[in-house]
Amino acid sequence: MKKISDSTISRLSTYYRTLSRLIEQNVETVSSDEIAEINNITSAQVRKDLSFFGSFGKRGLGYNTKDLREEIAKILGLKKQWNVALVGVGNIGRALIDYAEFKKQGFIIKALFDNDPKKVNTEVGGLKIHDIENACNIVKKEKIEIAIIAVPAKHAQAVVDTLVQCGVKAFLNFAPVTIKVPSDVIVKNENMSIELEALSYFLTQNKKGD
Amino acid sequence: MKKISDSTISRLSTYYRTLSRLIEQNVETVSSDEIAEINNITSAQVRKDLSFFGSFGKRGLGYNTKDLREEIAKILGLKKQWNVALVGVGNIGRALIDYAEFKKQGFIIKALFDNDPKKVNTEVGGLKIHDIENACNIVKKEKIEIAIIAVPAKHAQAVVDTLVQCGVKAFLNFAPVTIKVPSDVIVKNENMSIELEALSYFLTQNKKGD
DNA sequence: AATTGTGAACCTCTTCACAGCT
DNA sequence: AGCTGTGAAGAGGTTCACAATT
Repeated sequence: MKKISDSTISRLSTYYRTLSRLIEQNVETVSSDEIAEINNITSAQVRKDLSFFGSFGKRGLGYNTKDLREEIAKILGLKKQWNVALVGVGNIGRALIDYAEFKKQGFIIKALFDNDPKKVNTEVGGLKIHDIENACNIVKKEKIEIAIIAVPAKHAQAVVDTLVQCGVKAFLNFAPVTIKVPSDVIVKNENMSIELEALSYFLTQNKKGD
Repeated sequence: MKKISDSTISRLSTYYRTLSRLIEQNVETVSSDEIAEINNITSAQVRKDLSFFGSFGKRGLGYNTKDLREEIAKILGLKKQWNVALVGVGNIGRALIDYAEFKKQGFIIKALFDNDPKKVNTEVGGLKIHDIENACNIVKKEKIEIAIIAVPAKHAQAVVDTLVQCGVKAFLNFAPVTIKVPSDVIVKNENMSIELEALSYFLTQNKKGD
């Protein structure tokens, strides 16, 4: 299959959410122009993104909101439940355990890991915290497919290495470091400092521009 | 000044962190090749990114880690303290209050806002939670320059509108919606569901490929 | 000998513009 | 008449490759 760009995939996610909202509002039909307007992009972009996967609209009419949402769910693989492990039960980790948005989209946190002996064997949100030592057993038992890495930067690579050994192929990394993985494994980064620093750059430039 | 791409700016952030780590390890000199290797990119990319802002290296030798880190700090505007407001003291918000990485980079949370009457006037992390109604007073008093939006999607646009009125020009948005702002205001999004859905897409494709 | 800084080539993503369908 | 789907053009970002420098 032709390689689809990351930007297209993340825009599909935003279309998905846009459609969910429209469906809630009982909107039955939507044009690429309207989807574009809601998300500050061009309608050509919306149509092109969708065209990589098929033709879901009706010329002259637009898209049926429910049908299109369903198609995007299929494309993104949201028709199944994903079993997720969370590694690092600190501030960020704890917040993610209760993050409703994840659950809504079918990402279910099934296992918690930490290396702090004080935390291991305690419970958070109804889930027991395991030692990362036992990772492979739990990964197998809970059929974990995705791991969220919320440990300090210096431990992130080791944690990922361990889980790659256990067969985990997808990681959402909150640690502010670049993680190396084999080519059949994917890492997506969520680095809040980078975005804040982009704001800092923007504000600094604007000041200079005056 | 010529427009620099977002990707270049976020790579500068990662170089900055790479250099910090090297300095901690008492490394004094580094080549574009080494920086590239650490971050899984090409050395030409590193040199090109830096070249937009000046020539900071010595041919044949590489870059002085401390000097280059200093230059990048200047470029990104990290030589000053940024006063930040956090709106929405829920799970995510609370985790961010204690997020050490922010403080380390000079982003100081100076004000908290929420609209829940039960939370208003209580304290978290030594900071009083204010009603968003009083935003402009507090923004002025605390010289707020950046706001982190950690409220539910349906309230995000209204909260941003309010703060734009108060003169805030930079937002880090955790709500899974596209926010509209005037052209002199910047919004950066931190949307964890989008990244998880990209993992879902990747895993789904791979399965099909078998 | 090693490594930077950079124009040119290349590649990828976005937008245009219009034929084709409803 | 209105809106999609898409090939072609355009814009933007990345990599190459090498002259310049230490």
